[in-house]
Amino acid sequence: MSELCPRFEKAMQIISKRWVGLILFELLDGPKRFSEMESNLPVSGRLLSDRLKMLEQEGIVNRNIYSEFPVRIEYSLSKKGESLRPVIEDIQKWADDWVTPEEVEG
Amino acid sequence: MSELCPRFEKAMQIISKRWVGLILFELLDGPKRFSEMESNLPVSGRLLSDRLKMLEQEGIVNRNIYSEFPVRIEYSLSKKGESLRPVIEDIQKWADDWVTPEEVEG
DNA sequence: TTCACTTACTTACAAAAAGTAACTACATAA
DNA sequence: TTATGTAGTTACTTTTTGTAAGTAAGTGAA
Repeated sequence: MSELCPRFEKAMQIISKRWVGLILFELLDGPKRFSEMESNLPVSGRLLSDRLKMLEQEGIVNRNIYSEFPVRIEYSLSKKGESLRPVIEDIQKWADDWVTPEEVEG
Repeated sequence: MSELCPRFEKAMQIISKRWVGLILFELLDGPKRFSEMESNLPVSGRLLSDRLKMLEQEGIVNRNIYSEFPVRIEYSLSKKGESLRPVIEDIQKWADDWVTPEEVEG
């Protein structure tokens, strides 16, 4: 069993959970609503709901309710979530440099 | 369905696959053998084998065979793999800043 | 010459997570 | 009271993971 770095392991556990990267990518662009993310991302409502709940619990995402009609709920990044920007940007840079369009198709 | 950025999606698909982050973390320290990684990481042989095969196919990891006795096989990062260093280092930085020891326990 | 040893995997099967589609809850508004 | 809009949840199937035992190839010892 590992002791390479418990904090790194914990961080990877959160970040590498399926769809979390894409959700963060979306939210780095600004606050988003549930339905907006659902239609922008190839993720189902079931998992989007799960992930947002998890990210909220981890203190990475904030959930804001606006009592309008119809009700509006916005998800945004906390300071902890916003701090992940360099990670996402580096992945974007790596993708630009190393992921070819062919790979994307196949 | 999404069109946010096909390359980013593909990159996340690779990087966020379970155990890939930890495997890259290990390999950034230098070439490693199968059994070495198996004992350093909390991953089973079955999945380690799967992941290394996948990373080799993606051109991120190189597999070198040394015909000694007993046979020695080393895994190392390609240039493409080495380029992921900033990503892993940023995750490490984020973990140091935001992941508390309590979170690691629980 | 057959049996054990070492590394590097592979197989088989049970458990957990993800995918899909239909359904619910709450607050209007007509 | 029926319909509409957002934000989910439930029930069920498929895929992925976890675990433990087994295989393969190349020595080397008896």
